[in-house]
Amino acid sequence: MAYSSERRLPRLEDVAERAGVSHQTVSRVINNHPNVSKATRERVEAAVAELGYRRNTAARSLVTRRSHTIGVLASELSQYGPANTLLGVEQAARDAGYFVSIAALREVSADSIADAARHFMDQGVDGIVALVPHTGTLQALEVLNLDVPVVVVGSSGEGRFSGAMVDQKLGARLAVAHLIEQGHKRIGHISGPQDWIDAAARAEGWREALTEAGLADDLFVEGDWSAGSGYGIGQKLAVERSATAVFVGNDQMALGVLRAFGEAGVRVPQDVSVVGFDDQPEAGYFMPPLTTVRQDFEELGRRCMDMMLALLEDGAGAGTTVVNPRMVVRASTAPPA
Amino acid sequence: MAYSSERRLPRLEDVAERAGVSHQTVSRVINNHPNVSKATRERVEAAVAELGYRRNTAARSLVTRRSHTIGVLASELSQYGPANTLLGVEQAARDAGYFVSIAALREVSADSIADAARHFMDQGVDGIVALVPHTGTLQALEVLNLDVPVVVVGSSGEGRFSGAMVDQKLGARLAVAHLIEQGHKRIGHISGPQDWIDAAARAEGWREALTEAGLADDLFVEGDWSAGSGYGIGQKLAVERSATAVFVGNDQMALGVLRAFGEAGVRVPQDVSVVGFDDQPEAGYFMPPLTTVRQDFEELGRRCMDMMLALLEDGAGAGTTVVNPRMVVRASTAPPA
DNA sequence: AGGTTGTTTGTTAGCGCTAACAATTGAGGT
DNA sequence: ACCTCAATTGTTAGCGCTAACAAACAACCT
Repeated sequence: MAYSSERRLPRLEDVAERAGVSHQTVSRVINNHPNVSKATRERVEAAVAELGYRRNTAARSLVTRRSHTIGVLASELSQYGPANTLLGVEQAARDAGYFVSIAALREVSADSIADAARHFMDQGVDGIVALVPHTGTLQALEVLNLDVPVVVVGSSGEGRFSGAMVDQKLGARLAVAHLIEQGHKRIGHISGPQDWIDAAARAEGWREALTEAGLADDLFVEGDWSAGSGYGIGQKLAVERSATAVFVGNDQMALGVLRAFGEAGVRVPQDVSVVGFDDQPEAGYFMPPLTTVRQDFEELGRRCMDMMLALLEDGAGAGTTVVNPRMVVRASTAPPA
Repeated sequence: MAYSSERRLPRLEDVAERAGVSHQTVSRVINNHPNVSKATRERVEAAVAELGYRRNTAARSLVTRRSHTIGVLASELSQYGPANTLLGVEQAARDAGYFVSIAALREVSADSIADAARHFMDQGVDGIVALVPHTGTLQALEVLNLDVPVVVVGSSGEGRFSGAMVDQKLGARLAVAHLIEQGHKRIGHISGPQDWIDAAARAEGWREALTEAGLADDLFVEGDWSAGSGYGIGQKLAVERSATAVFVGNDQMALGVLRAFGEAGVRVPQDVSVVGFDDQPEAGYFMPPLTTVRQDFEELGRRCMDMMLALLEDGAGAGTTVVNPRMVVRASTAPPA
């Protein structure tokens, strides 16, 4: 076979011989131990460079019981949010010298979560980042009694695990506040599936903001995040015309709503204002350009990894980190007629 | 610290003792070696289950020199296509008992590719799947002289490496054929950046199809894949009105074009037909719903992993696998006025 | 019975590394 | 000169596993 390495890779021993020291000294240099004289360190480093030595991770893991690998357990990786969160995790991990392994859930259930977690334990990961934005994820993980640290994205960190989240409730309140400021009184909400943590939090934020302003919170419909569901719901709303503004749970559903309104002759924003959530890159090119709530997913991912590193290396306890969303006002909102 | 496992995990030796056999016999059972009697096998399996034994990957890797890990080197992971390809790779990998490690490129360059590849070599991956759809990726990888198999997505597999690709040229020809069938004579193309393999292939397919039909291929503009660039180019096209149909390099740019046309009062499809590429989930909810070319990214990912497994386990040589795209006709195309 | 298979099990060594301890060196104080 | 202490280097063992070989055992033939 073409790839079975004919030439053996150099080991510590080889480097040691070349540098005229013991293999342990080489190990010290590699691992930046303090008590190595400058002269030796340089000699060893030269030998490392000459031989092109790279340390063997398997051997190291075997003895240290650390794989320097983080498992990211994710569903919906093809979506903008999770994909970017993963990117943030990967960036922070690689910068810190960690490897990132992934397991994608084909369907979200306690079983599939358990499968993926077992997969990671077999691999010997040092920690797990759960990027599964469903209620129930926490419980599904807790019963497994994993003995590695876990950071749950979207969790507010009540349980045994650490959490990292974007403040969804705040995001929803910002959206509603923006609409109220413009003078809207009848503000509806098209939410994501309520078994998603974020969907529930956004709905709650919407409800709270309305209640506090003394407005009714009866215009509520649940969608499934897809543009298709937004379209279907939008068609109904176009007929009813009960709200002057709609806060939609994500940009994709908002796209569907926009199309339904467009087809029905409901003008946005003259007749109805629409606010989305996420600010995916296309949102500025919808018709009309979408006012929405931006979440910094990459930052979220980086924070996850920071928490993980704290758990792993500083022995910190579980905690939570919160990223704030912000409004991006475009052309899909305006004062009511 | 909370997670340093107090209780030692069971090893082969522990299972062996419990089952009353040697550790090697347990190893044989674990690895499905043929010559183990049914009685022993059952006894061992019982012991494994009772102790909750899981094999130590590091130890195994150390001696076999196989990590059972595949590295996916990717850029643009937040895009629909690459993200779904990754999903396909992950699925096929996990089913085959492999782990998937990722390295995302923050910026595409020979250096960053080399960095990521080194990262994977440090980890000891068994193979690398390169999901970096730029021309130049192949060369950047080739000079590294990696001694693991590499599968390059988007490559037609000329070099030392295996390739897996969607037939982009075919996709472009399908799109153009569809427009020609409808009677269009002036068919423009908004392409992706020409240093992307796929963008170049789609442009070439467009050109070939036009030439074969005896039509002019002079209406060509290069975008950057983003909705914004599509918007900018769309604005110009709306003024010029040189083409009756535009084949756009991806759905996102098509979204921008649609908006530019909408704002300029150019009706789609009555005045100009628009075809996209990718068929991302939102394409059916654009205004109007977009006719586009569908690529099965997950299938592509699965095929990558299949090739990798063939290279790894059957000692097969480098090869190529091609996935065919297909037309999805919606409302953005119609015969010219 | 004795030899010749093949099947099943056990024994040994070592993959490449780090932790723990032991040994050596040099500086500084008496 | 001697002792003490710290800094630097070396030696040894073992992480948990599989490959290679060796041993034991049964079955089947002359």
